Amino acid sequence: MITNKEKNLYRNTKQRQKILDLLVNSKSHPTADWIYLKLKKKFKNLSLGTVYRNLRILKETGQIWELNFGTGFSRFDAVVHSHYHFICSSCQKIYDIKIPPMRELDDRVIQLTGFRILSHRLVFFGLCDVCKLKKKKNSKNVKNHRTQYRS
Amino acid sequence: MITNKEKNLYRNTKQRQKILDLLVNSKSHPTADWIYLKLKKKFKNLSLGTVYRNLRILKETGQIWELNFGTGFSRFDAVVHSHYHFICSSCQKIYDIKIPPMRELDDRVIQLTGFRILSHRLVFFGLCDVCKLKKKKNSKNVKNHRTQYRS
DNA sequence: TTCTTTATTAGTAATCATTACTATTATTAA
DNA sequence: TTAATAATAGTAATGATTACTAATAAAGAA
Repeated sequence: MITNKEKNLYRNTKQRQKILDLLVNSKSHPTADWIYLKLKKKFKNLSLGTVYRNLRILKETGQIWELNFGTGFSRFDAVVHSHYHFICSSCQKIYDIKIPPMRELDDRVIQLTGFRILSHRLVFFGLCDVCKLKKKKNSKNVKNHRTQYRS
Repeated sequence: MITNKEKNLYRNTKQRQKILDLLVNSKSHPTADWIYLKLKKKFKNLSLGTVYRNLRILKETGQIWELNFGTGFSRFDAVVHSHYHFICSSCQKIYDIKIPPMRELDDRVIQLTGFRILSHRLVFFGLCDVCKLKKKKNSKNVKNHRTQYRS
């Protein structure tokens, strides 16, 4: 069966364009509901389902990546070349880590297991500069809880 | 406020013991609902909420780890020393990768960013031995879909 | 431009993993 | 044995995401 992707029959909707725009011009690895809230200002009738559907299509066409760090919700990234991430355990902000992809890690596991290794995912955890300073000042620990409309 | 954990006031229920037993004697990184189904045979009135609550407690007391690979559900592991994982992209099976923790990766990111790096998570993707062979035999690609009661 | 086709949308309902709530039960220490 | 209260079973709620559907709007053809 020939898919839409293969037939290149995707249509260029204003909504899809703006969602991609937002991701290209963002470094904060937005969530679906953050994008929804942001674009709701321009598209008064925007539906959250539309955001999710377009994120899926953009992902399927290789224009964005879906990032999931086991938090219960996905983040999206228009940087689609292999790179690593850092998550601040205090403020939960996500940073791109600009060290070149380490293929030698794959090689090591290939030697060890004999499996065919295609890729790996590497995420660092710790405290970013801002939160490192806050900790020093002995500030109170603010507990995170699940909330809609995260950036 | 003094927590139960600090007061050491957890009670030793049959359910909690069995859940830990199951995890200690398993290499398949079970999900909550797999554990639930398995133990339902012994505890006819077992509740899924009980499984989740005990998994949380076992995690909080450091007896197990919660693993989340961004699949929408968690897996649990009684191996609580730092190690890496491999996920077969075809059969979704998870393997422990027995290479020693690479603290030098943390050091590299510390030098690059100045952040305080506390840990990292490294997951490899590819094809396990079984699925590698299947691919060679040009077998049909079976699409995965969300189902309850996964192992 | 107008017409036709159909991908896409908004709106809403459903799904699924997980958490919250509550009356009852069972563990633990006195 | 008893009193205190963690833990349980059962059920309802939550939150992210997906599915469904009638109406709308791209995009190519006429």
